[in-house]
Amino acid sequence: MGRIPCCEKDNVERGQWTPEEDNKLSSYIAQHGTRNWRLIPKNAGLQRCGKSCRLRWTNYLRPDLKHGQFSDAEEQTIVKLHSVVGNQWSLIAARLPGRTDNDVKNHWNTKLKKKLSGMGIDPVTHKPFSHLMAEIATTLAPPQVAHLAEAAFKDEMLHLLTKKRIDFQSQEPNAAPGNTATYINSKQDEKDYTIEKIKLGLSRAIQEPDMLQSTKPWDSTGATSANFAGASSAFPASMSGYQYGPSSFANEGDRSPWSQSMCTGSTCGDQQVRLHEKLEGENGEDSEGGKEIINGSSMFSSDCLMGFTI
DNA sequence: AAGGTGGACAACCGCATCCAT
DNA sequence: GATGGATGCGGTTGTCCACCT
Repeated sequence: MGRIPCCEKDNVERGQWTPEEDNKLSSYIAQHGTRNWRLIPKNAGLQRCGKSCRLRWTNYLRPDLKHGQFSDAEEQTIVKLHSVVGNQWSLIAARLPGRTDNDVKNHWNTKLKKKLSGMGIDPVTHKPFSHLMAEIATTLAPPQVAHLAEAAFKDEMLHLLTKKRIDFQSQEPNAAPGNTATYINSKQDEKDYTIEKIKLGLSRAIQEPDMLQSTKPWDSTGATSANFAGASSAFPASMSGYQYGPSSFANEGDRSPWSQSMCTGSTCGDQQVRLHEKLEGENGEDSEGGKEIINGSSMFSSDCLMGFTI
């Protein structure tokens, strides 16, 4: 026996909200509040599902919402919290006044994920790709590693390399401007060559454990990009120069707060504390109440949140 | 100028959880 | 404790728009 639908789908409008609908909803809520979303559209004279009204209000119409660009500070907060709690957008949004979980989620998916990838940081684990590859290499035979490496990195790296217009040929001693055609005959060849370069860099990173000597190569001492650069010697210098933060695009170096303690990854291993308890303790409110954060990426230590007030 | 492509954001969907009865 | 409606949440899809070819 399925649940009854939250509204009669035949009778409701869908898609973009019109200014008139926004007005109706806003003025109704201003007068009556947001109790019982199922009744709100009916009483407000809207041909909308109650759920749709709730979403429109919470994500767009609420007067306390901020609209517009995310600041650097907000982005840092998102990245830091994401490294601790993962995709728990409502938890992250709760730390960003005026931002909704939908805002945060969209911003992460469209901007921040790519930004981190572009800096050689895996947006899921918040560890450098080179470190992840080394971890994988310890469990797989070399042929498997090569295939995995290609599958995992091809799209992302190609995207990155294409965007940055990196000229591999200029780094080849024999690749004078005139003779690049000797081994790159077409765009497809160039793509394949790029993939080969990426695979070479990964396999070197895997085969040379020295590159990952540091016990915490991804720690906050600036080793993040440096290790990625070192561990991927075959990567173009322009790529290995990425910093972990907006500075990577603005050449601000380590002065940017983005470069400090943003790549938390394995530093979160010890002294694990449940974040929601902490958040709940301070806020005295938590929309999800007893929802537990139990997986590895959801745990954090004080180390992870260095310089960040929870 | 027209069509294609990708980014940004709004909105929807289905499941999980809460909570009153 | 069981039940069912209300609400919250995260993932996904749709749409608009700017830019590129």
